[in-house]
Order: sequence, then structure tokens, then C-alpha cells
Amino acid sequence: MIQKILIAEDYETVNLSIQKTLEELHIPNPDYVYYCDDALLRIEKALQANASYDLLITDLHFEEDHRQQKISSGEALIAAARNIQPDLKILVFSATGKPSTIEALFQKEDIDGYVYKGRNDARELKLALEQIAANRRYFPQQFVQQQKQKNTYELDAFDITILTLMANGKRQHEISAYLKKNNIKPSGLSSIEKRLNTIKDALDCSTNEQLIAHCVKMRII
Amino acid sequence: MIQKILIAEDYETVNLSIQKTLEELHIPNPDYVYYCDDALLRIEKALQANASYDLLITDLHFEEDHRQQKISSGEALIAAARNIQPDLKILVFSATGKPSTIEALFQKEDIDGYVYKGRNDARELKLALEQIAANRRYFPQQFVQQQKQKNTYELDAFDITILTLMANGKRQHEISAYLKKNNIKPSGLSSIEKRLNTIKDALDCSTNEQLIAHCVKMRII
DNA sequence: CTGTTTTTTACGGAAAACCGTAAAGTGACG
DNA sequence: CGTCACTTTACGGTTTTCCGTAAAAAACAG
Repeated sequence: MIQKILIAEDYETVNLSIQKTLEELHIPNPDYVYYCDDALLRIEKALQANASYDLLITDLHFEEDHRQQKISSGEALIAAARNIQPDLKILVFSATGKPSTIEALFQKEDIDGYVYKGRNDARELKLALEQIAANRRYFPQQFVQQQKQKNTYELDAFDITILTLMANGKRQHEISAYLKKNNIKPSGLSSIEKRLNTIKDALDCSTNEQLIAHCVKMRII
Repeated sequence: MIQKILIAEDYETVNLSIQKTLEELHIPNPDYVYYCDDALLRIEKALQANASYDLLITDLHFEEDHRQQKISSGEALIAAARNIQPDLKILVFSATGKPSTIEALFQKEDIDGYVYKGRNDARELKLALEQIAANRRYFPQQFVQQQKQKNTYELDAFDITILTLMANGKRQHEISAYLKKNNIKPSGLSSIEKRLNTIKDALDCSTNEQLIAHCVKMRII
């Protein structure tokens, strides 16, 4: 459940409208700041007080002014926040955002949602919040299609078998034995290792744990 | 025997695919609507005409649009339908749904089945329909596991941190370094190992991979 | 402060996973 | 049949994880 929310947005009107949207969703009293540094400070303090935030809603672009800031962009804020609180959910609410930027945010920083500022952004914001509350990600509409196409490293039945067994607690040599028993063609330990490496490479995962996490998230297994 | 079915689902494509699945099961001509209010209306009329529905298949989440609706969610529709026709069988077909939500639906509203939208949802839909036709309930796979393992070992923030980092591809010594850097108290490699063992033991997992799979499935991380 | 209990850390050997390389097997083709 | 290209397997060394034990640190009681 999402209850404790921090809004980082330098435009006051936008900041207020986000608060209003949250109000409609019966999420009362969000904290809000107008500077990235303040945001990070809040997150740190909340963490130390054992009352950490559930969600950070942030813009990407912040106007510079008289107050000198260590953190000057949403990207940097996100990285810093992730660093001190990995389980923090992050929703980016921005007008800018090239596809490559957005993609990087999802993949590298593992953000939970991205909403374009625009015509129906309040409605999208609500949707995104609901999705995030259900532990799902919210991709901007335009992105969904591309994302789908991009994820096209098609895992075949063999891959699925390995991954499923692995997710069920089987060790690699056990998987090898299983494959032999069922006369599935490549059954050597080396083949399993090689295949796993290929998959990890294709899906940009560094450990088995990360790979399994990804596959379960994506409902591949 | 299930013959007269009503589908409430706002996404046209999904609605059609449900109809197609029913067709394969030789259940012809289901009624379908795109709004909750329409669904309730149909149920009422059918009841008065002495030709009540056997089964309602409904989503939980309905997109808002220009048409103002009295009933805006699947939950509300289910409650209203139960109210006017207590013997109506109900199958929820949804992508959302925290375990707690699903549990509440089964216990409070006495729904007959729940199917996650996802990769193999058509196949699951068939299974669910068969079960329901035999007057049995159909629980989603994840739910069964969770039910089984309600050993209620409460994972604390520390556990979540470790698991999250691990699911993000960090190795254990990296996690240790991370904890040290952020002054999180137990940071030794041994402590991480020990904690992981405790969690695996509590959740009945034999490998890290299985543990991560479980946690992602259960939306713990 | 002293002694006791609990938690955390350090360390070392065993198991598993990782990674490169070479050998054995397989299939297509002339 | 022999060659070539490719896949699969076997094997050894390295890294990472696993697991037990013991020292060190912290928390606690008297």
C-alpha cells in the first residue's frame, strides 16, 4: 500500500495539481519539495526515522535559481534516492523525456512509472499510481508497443524449462540430470551454463537471481 | 451446467478473446458489456425475465471515460451482483490484484475463480471454467502457493533491502559493501548469508533463485 | 565495573557456479 | 568416405556462495 509520498517538482502549480490528484485517490498529506536537494534530505531523514517513503514522484527538469544545488536534475535525484533506499518506488512525471532517456530510467534505475505531462496527465497519473500500488510498472502509452517489440529475445521451450526448474530450486547439475532423464537433447552441464549466459546477456542480467527476478516479473515463467 | 454467461470487460480486445475462448469450449453466444453499470442492468433484467445468468466474468479495473458510471470497479460490480443474485457464479479475470485483494474476494464475495491476465491466460481461463462448471473453485497458482506457505514469516526492511539488491543483480559482497556505505547495522558478509539462510528456511526455498522467484511472485519485492 | 548472553564479524574449507578450452559428436555437402 | 562447420560435452582452474566455528563487539543484568 502506498501511503507516504514525496513530490519533487519545482513548478508550484504542477506540484499542487499532483497533490490534488492524490487527494482524489484518498492519499492524504503528501510531502512536497521544490528542490532536489531537499528531496534527498527528506528521504534520508525519513529513512533514519524508520518512516521511509513509499513513493517518490519527481520531475526530470528543474529550473536553476539563486539557491545553489548539489543535485540539479531528476535523473541525479533518482540515482541518489535509489542508492540510499533501493525499495523506494519512483514515478517520473515530466514533459521532457526522449525515448532513450525513459528507457534508461526503467532499465538502469528501475523506476516504477513514467507519465508525460500533457492533456490527460491527471488521469494517467491516477492510473500510474494504481498500477504502482499494485506493484506493477506503468509505462507511457507510446512506449508499451515499442517495449514489447524490443523485448523480443524469444525464449524457447528449452530456456523456459531451465528457468522454471531453476526458479523451483533445482541446482544446475540437477537440471542436467533432469534433462537427461527426459531425453531433452542438450543436457550437459556446460550447455546449461552456456545457455544461461546467453539469456543473461540478452536480457542484460548479471546474476541468476536477477534473471529469475526479471522472468517472474515479466510472467515469462 | 454453465450456459448463460455475461462478460464485463472494458478492453475490447480482451473482451473478444474471452468470447473466443468460450467458443472453443462450445459455450455459444455469451453476452458482453463494456461498462459495469450495463452489466448490472443485464443481470437485473435477466433475473426478472426468469432467465438469469449462470456466470459473470469480470475484470476488476475499468478505465474511466466520458460515460459517467455509478459502478466503477469490478469489486463494486461483484458486490452489487451478489446482492441481487446470490447464486450467480463469478469469475474474476484481471491483471491487477494483490494477494490481499484476491483473498478478500474469495472470502467476502465468495467468488468462484480468479485468473490472472498474462501469458497463458486463455489456457487458465479454460481450466477455471471447467472447475467452476464442476462447482469447484479455481484459485490462481500463486495464491495456492501463498496459501500453503502462510507461515507468516514477516520480512523486515533489512530483508527487503537484501532481496531487492539481489534481484537487481548485486552479488553478496557488493550488498555487504553497500550496507557498510549506508551505515546499515549488520553489514558483514556472514550476516547476509545467515539472514538469507533464515529466509530460505522460513519460506522453504533451497536456492537463492527459488527465493527470488517466490518473492517476485508474491510481490514482496 | 564485571560477568553473561546475544549479535555481529572474521575466517577457512567444501560445494556450487562461472569461464575458457579442448575433445567428441553431429549433420551437410561434395 | 572425408572435410568442414557447428553443437555438445568433458575438464580444469577461478570465483562465488555455502556452512560451520570461533573471535570480537555489543547489549544487558547485577
